[in-house]
Amino acid sequence: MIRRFRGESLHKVDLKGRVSVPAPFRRVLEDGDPEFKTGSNPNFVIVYGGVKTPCLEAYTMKSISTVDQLISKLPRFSREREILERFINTQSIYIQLDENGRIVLPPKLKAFIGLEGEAIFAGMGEKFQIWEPKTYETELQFLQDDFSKLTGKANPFYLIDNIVDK
Amino acid sequence: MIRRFRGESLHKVDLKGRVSVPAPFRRVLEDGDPEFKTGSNPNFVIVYGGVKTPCLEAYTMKSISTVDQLISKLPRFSREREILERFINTQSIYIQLDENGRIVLPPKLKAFIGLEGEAIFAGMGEKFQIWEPKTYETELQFLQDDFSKLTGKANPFYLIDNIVDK
DNA sequence: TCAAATTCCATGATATCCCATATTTATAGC
DNA sequence: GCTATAAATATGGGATATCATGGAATTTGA
Repeated sequence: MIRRFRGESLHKVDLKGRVSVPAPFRRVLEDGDPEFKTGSNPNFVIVYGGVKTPCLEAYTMKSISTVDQLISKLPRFSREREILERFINTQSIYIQLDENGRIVLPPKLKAFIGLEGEAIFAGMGEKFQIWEPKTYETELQFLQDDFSKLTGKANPFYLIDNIVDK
Repeated sequence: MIRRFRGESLHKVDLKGRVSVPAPFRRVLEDGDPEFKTGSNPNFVIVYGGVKTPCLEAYTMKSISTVDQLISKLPRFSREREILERFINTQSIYIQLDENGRIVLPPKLKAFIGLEGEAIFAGMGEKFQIWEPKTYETELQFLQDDFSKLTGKANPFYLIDNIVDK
């Protein structure tokens, strides 16, 4: 059974742009990097475009290659493919965890999401996101409202009951 | 026949947030974790959002992966998928039973349901819930009242009599 | 040569592991 | 059914490892 990114947590970002990746996420990154072995530090990919509200998206090596394959199946020269390729390929970078489980966010990325002293890490299954805390809170409210409009349900968790109880 | 969570019981929560999971529930968690083998300890998932009255909900690995699969069938990059991914993934965590059949409830989760010294575990078939005892009692009263209003019967168990007696 | 980036080390807080023990439940033999 | 014995359970305490974070030392590279 594949381990996924779950949970959310708040971390300090220091003057050098260093920030701890939540420990449970590190395990998933290790699982998701075919070249990882004990003693080394896993690599992964951060994508910084392609979202309506500014946040960073982190993919394991395995899941980014799944995304790559998906895109390569789209019709050549299609608008959708063009857009996806732009974000996934040009607006992304490789990142490596350091000895202490931290990463360094380049100034460009910090600026892109308006990060200052703190960051929210949000588990999203196959990927995780990094948010400026205030922006994140606003986004949650948006999603909640959108969901009600989309489905007529007040609460996304109705899904769990529906499926599991069967 | 699938083993289900049944029964309710009261357990102490110590200063470290440790609390015993009722022994019968452990068997169900073991059955529900494909990676479990004798000698190891089962993993499962606690979801802490999406309830009207605050309680924690625990799902086996199998149940939660049913939910994950459903979400992963939605179109990648779609709004609905994004919303569901966020709420199901961010408001949940992996938990592993320890050698003694206990779990550790992180301070965040304890605070969420107002836990202090004791917790009620309530079997709910495919999932089980963890409640602050006073809150649980109030909730039961609510349910009882709602049931009477809905059906005119004082006691939900009239249902069982109907079926078993035939 | 100087600023920025990277590596290395330090530390308090927290979480995890390991062992102890009282209590309850199950088992076996009579 | 009753009792002795063994196994499983619920809970506590202390030792140990991990985590999040800060700062200093070293390297890089313009």
